[in-house]
Amino acid sequence: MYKFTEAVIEIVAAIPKGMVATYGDIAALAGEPTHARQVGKILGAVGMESPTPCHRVVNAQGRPAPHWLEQRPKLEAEGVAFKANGNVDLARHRWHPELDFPEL
DNA sequence: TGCTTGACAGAAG
DNA sequence: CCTTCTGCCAAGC
Repeated sequence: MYKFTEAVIEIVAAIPKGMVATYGDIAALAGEPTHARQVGKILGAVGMESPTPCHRVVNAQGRPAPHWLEQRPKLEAEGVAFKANGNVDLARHRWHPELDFPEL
């Protein structure tokens, strides 16, 4: 078990309501910029068993996970705006961790 | 030990 | 915009 997993859980849990973060960003914040794929795997495995708001995590294109159709409605319910192509408007909803954690 | 898979990222056609 | 390819790394068989 790598600390990476724990880090991902906490980071995702720290995403403010109405905001979203990308897998790559979370992986980078967890200390492993190249483990974006592991983030998805972790959320899929642990996300279901934890209070982790995994629906606030999208890919770098602002597009929700291809297998989880319920994610989009959840985000919209929190006030997240989607573009015509079905992607999240990252320009307005991308989470900026530095603002909440200047240490990072 | 080695191959396959996966909720990704980025570039290319 | 959509599909395909490569690079990445951990987990499962």
